[in-house]
Amino acid sequence: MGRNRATLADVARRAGLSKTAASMVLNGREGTRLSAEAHQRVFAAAEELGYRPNLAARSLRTRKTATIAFVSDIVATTRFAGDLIRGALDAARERDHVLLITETQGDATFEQYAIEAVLDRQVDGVIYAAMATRRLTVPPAILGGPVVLLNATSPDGLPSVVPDDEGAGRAVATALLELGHRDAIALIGRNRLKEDDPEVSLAARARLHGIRQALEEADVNLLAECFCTEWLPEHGYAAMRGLLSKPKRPSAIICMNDRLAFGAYQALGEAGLTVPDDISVISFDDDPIAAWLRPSLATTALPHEQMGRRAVELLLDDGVAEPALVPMPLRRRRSLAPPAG
Amino acid sequence: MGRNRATLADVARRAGLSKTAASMVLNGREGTRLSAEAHQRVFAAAEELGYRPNLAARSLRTRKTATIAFVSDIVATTRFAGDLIRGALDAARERDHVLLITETQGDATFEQYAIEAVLDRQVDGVIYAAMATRRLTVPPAILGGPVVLLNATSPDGLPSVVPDDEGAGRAVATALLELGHRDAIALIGRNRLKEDDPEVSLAARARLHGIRQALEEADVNLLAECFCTEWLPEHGYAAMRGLLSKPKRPSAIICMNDRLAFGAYQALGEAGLTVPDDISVISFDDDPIAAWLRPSLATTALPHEQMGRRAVELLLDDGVAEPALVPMPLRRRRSLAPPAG
DNA sequence: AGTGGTCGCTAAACTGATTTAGCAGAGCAT
DNA sequence: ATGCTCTGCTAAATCAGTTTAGCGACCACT
Repeated sequence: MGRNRATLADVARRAGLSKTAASMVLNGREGTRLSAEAHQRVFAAAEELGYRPNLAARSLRTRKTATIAFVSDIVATTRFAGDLIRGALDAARERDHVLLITETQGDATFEQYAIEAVLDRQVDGVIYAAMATRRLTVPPAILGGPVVLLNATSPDGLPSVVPDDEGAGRAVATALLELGHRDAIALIGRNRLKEDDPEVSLAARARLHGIRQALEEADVNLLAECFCTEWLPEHGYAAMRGLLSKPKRPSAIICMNDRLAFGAYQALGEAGLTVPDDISVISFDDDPIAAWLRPSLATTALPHEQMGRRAVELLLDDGVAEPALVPMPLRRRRSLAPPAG
Repeated sequence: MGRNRATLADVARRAGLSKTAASMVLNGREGTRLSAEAHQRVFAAAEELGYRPNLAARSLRTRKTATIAFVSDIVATTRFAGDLIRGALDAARERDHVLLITETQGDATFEQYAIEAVLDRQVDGVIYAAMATRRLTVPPAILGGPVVLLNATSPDGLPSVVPDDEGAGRAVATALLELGHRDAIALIGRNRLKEDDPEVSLAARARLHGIRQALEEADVNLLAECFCTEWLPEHGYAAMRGLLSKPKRPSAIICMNDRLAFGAYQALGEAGLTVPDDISVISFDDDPIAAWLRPSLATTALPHEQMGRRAVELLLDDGVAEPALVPMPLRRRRSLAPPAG
């Protein structure tokens, strides 16, 4: 890989100058007193030789690698990971940086290994990402340098980027209220574990809080709240069936995520009910299936790509103290309608 | 990030030996004549100081970085990317390597940038990945070192790892034949562009070929073939509606991917037909929705994680000449039944 | 003439590892 | 006593950059 590359010494020789001069010119150093002609000659020589600096040599001296570590608990499981990475990748490229990716798989040994691997490579900073929004404790070893938490918070008060789930909760409830839904709104996806243990989820509690807040302000009570052990389609399906077996049918359903909503759709379809004419559905995440469903599912989007960006910005750009609570835009789709009758 | 790290010189000093000795001991060099006691002292010193070699310094000398570049066209778009990366990550870790990820977004400028970024960092090899199985031309710049194509082939005959779509096609057709389906099998997802242009897709042609082969062997003809401009749910939906409007109703449907199948399910549901009692459905990819559908969708899995692994193996382990055509396992699920009546 | 300052540039040190070449001392044979 | 080999180890070069310290020429001023 890349032997025969021209070195700085080659450039200097060709330009008839010293390595020092060549280095200074190519790095655009201010305050150097090299002549315009010297600049010319160096640039020309570099151009002609196709010179590219050896970053290993450079970082040996400068202790900078233009490399960011992206350490996450689980890359693959969720399809959102890709967006998080892509956002980070884009922002990193704009700043001439590159991403070193490792995965801990939630395993302490792997984590240890990942941390060592990136520290050994002298990365300029670490983005420590969780695939589900939650609280976590970062290994002390990385605290020696800049760290940003992505989709996570920590007790240490490190800078972090998380989605505004509470705002999304309010937006979701408000959207229904505005359509005229009142006391026949049901909620699918309550989950004590997720709501009470911040190390499992921060989203569940925040979403719930946002929903309740908006409803309270409108003086509306939930018709029903269904608990689900997981947020998967089958649980949404079961919950929806449960709701439909009760005397009072809801006019609208809020699902804690799109997979639950997908399950709810299935149960509604089987029951011969139509979305949104019989029942409106709204949800969280904006998983791709939300747009694929018939009718398309209204939901609040997890802005993963933007979060990835934000994390890089927080890490590399100093002086950005902007809020790292990233808004979750509401996607209004066809699953919403005013209550029937 | 990581100042104050002990250097080799520190270790040597503490062990009362030279840097040379320390280096040799720590690298486990054979044929050195250093005493057992010297070994002891070096190990002890390294341990006590928590010594970790500076990889920038090492690679400056050795031109090895224990880093692999993972260059892909698009990371985010498909949820499979995560699995590809995870497989590569796992295999890389086992070999003490780390992954540098970049994205070209199919844009020549970005590609140029990505290539330079990784070459400047002296990576030991490049995995050039495509998110849809296809043929591509790799930029000549990276040919200076080891390259493996992942989910892609190239005219240069570079080593490559691709899924066995043709085998999957045979498996899918065979599964239906074994259940007794004969001349009422319809196919959804024909697409000239994908079938004819290898730079767009290799999968379409291979899948079609596998299906035809198996059917021909059984002397069976397809009842119908529906063309789709894209392989998205809405196209599957439209195609399925088209099929149902015809006089002869199919007993089974083969969809070219799971998203088409999802659309087909929607059309079947609306038409009041039941899978698999009225119509069996089988497909390709094993997208997560396949397991979420009701009934769960039989499909052939794209073994992305394993492909990612394989790519790293091909890149780093010499002497592995095993086939890089990775089998796509058939997931038998509830969408299959013998033809009705 | 001596002093001081600026200009335009360079030699050499430095980063932290690997690797080559070779040295001092012991043991042995001649 | 001399030469030879073997053992156990080290000095110094090397990788490709960045950075510090400073050199010689020229000019202006007193």
